[in-house]
Amino acid sequence: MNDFDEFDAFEGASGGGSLSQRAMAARPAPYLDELNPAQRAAVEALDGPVLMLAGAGTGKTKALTTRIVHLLNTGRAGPHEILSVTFTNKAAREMKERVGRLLGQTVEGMPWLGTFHSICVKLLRRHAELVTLDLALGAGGEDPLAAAQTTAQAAAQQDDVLEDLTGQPFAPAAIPNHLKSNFTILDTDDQNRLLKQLIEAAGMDVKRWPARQLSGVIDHWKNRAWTPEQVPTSEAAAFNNRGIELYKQYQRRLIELNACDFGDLLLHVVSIFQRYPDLLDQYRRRFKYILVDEYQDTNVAQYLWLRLLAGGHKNICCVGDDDQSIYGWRGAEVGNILRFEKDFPGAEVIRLEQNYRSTSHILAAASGVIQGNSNRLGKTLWTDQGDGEKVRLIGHWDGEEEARWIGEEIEAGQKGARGVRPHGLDEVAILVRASHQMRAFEDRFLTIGLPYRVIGGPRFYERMEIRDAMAYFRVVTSPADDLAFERIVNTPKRGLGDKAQQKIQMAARQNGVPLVEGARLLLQDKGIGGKGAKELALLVDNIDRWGRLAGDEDLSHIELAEMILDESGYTTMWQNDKTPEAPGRLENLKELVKALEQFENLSGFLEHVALIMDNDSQDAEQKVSIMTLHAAKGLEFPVVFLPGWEDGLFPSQRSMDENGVKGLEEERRLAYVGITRAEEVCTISFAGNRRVYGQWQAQLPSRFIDEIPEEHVEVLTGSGYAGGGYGGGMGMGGLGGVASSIDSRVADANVYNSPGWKRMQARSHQRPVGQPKESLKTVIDLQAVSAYTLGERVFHQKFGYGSITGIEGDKLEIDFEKAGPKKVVAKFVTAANDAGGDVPF
DNA sequence: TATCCTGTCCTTTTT
DNA sequence: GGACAGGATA
Repeated sequence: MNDFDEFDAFEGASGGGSLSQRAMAARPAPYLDELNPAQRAAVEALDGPVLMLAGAGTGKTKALTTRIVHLLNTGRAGPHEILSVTFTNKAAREMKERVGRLLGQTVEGMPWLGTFHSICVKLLRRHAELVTLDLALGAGGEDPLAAAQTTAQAAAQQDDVLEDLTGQPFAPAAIPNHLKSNFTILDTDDQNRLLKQLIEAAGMDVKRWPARQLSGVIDHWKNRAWTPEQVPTSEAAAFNNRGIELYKQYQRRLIELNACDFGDLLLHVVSIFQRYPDLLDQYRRRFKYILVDEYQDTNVAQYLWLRLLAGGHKNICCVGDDDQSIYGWRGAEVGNILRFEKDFPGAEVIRLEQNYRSTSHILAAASGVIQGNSNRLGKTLWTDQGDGEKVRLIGHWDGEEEARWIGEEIEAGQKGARGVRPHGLDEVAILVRASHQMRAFEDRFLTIGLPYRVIGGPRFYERMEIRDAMAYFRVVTSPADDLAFERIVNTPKRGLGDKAQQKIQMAARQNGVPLVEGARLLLQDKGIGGKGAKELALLVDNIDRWGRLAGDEDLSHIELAEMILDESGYTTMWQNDKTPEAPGRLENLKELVKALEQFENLSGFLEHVALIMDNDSQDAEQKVSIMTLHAAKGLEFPVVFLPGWEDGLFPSQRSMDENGVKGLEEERRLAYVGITRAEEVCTISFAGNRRVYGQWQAQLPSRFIDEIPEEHVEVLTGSGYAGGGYGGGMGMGGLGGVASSIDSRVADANVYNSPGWKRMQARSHQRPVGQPKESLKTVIDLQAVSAYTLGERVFHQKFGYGSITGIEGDKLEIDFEKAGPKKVVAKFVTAANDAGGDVPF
């Protein structure tokens, strides 16, 4: 079954023979002339391990794609002999396009250019039968990473990893319990429902021990390439001491269901390669050259996967940037890239340092920040793009004010302001740390009618109605898909509640059949009556009928899909729904059916959807982009706003609490990613007050702000905005307040250079409660802090008058007459009698 | 079985 | 503050 001839035939079917090695060999290579020396070195170092350290905006994709072309062109490998892995479908698509463009033809013939997951699916479909229960549970395992690392030390060994693993004879057919090649891929939703069932079955309180938490634990283990047997004892306490046991049960259920979750796709392939060295060897010979994009994002399982495949020839080229490793929280190991030279002795390390994206002020600002991290491989980015604008920094009163200001800046920027060329809305991005920050911008932009688009967020295929519809399709194409059946059995409502569903479950379990069959038996035995019985009978009949129609030549899968959605009553359900979302959901269903057009049948579509959660809605209108910093990686914009640079928000408190210095460093890399997205104008801002979980909280500027070298920063006072436009009350107190506190530190350069966060704290305690200087600026400056006494009546720009009920460092607890009790930073409060000229709003 | 209320949680997210 | 899930209620 693993016959290689068949495998080749399989390849040939998808491949354009036009790219054959012979045809390409010894052609001139004009594309090399378009590279800078470092890029060219990276492209020409074809054999042996290569680490391409590509800083932000240094033309990494160009180097990578040219390398592929060069491999083909020199006849080193055919298109089907290059394994080229990315993390996202988008990156894979872009690479395909660019390789195609360089070659001047399509690259149909590169079957192994794709995401880790899609390539693993391809492999697993071919070798599903090797995934036995035994393999899935990982019996006899030691920690595969430990094994790999020990062998890494004896690095000269040829087939290192394999020598530590006991191969077992190929006898999959003898074991009935294994995956079949038509296995389904579960998404997080399915996963959680399944886990919940298991948790309940284990007699645990689902409320105290939520499925989401368990799935997090299991994912974490899978990311580390631990099968249940390999989970180290140090993890035994996980999930109320039941984690490992539940993991085992979960894997068992998945095999029973003929299903994999995302983690399994990698884990199973790694297990297969480890257990069947002969098979691995075939693939090692097959994939003559391996290229990996975003290597800093690989987790342990991916790392092992790569090590196994590259173990023979070691022709592996990893591209990445340790400074842009921002996915540690989902299992990525920066260590993988830091360790590359140890893993692959003799590796050539090539640094791409010429940045083609940003002006030098922006680049210098980013470099200044990232230098705060230890444990870097180190790169020095440079550019000949000219100095450009300094990074602009501005403080605001609160989050809404920040959003308002940014809105105005964008509008002004369209016309061109401050000597900067006019920018269209498409050229502007707002990058936030956490998605809840987006709200202030959406609110504001809706009021002023500024078009925006939110990138990221709930994906099309994750929407409830889409998942329901797809569950119907799944039940039709594979009736044994119990999770899909459970999802739709009572959607729309068919009078089949918990009790009825339990009966179905019982019937199915007793007879060892899938739920649909269980339902059929239940009906035959008259184990269920009334309305429910009638409805269930109808549903089961429908599923049968749709299933038959799926094989009907005369009915297109699109018509079938429409039929399923209509006859099941699903469309009607939403038509009758009066909630405001209903029309949108119907719209989405239509879009879903439209998406079917690109596929030959329903199962082809389902396969695609399982792996491709793309949400690239392209529309023509010019819009400002709003997204998280994570979502922005790999993108670039002429104008970038980076709001919310406040300690606790960014860097995120949680990140620091849970992961200490490691967490902080990842946050810093995020800051680096953020700044380096900007081509021409980069504006960082922070607010003095922010509502967190409904509570007003005083915020201090992010420590990262102080890490930007002063000479690359221009501090905006916002004076043009504070005075004009709105209420006198807002004037100095609001915007001016924070801005002027920055002002003061700019006036005093030494102060700016010191770690501002500490300084602010120190200051608030040290400075004597001095005599207020003449301007309001002083009143709102930091030193006023301990001037207050309990019970004192004070005035606050936003909340009005109140009395102090508590003092805690530089924060005051104040019971406001109108706004109620709040915690406020002292600098934003004045003694009530001092507030003289201020106009309460 | 449907609906309302109450308690809990609360970065980042691809596949 | 608000989304969401689960339990209590009609």
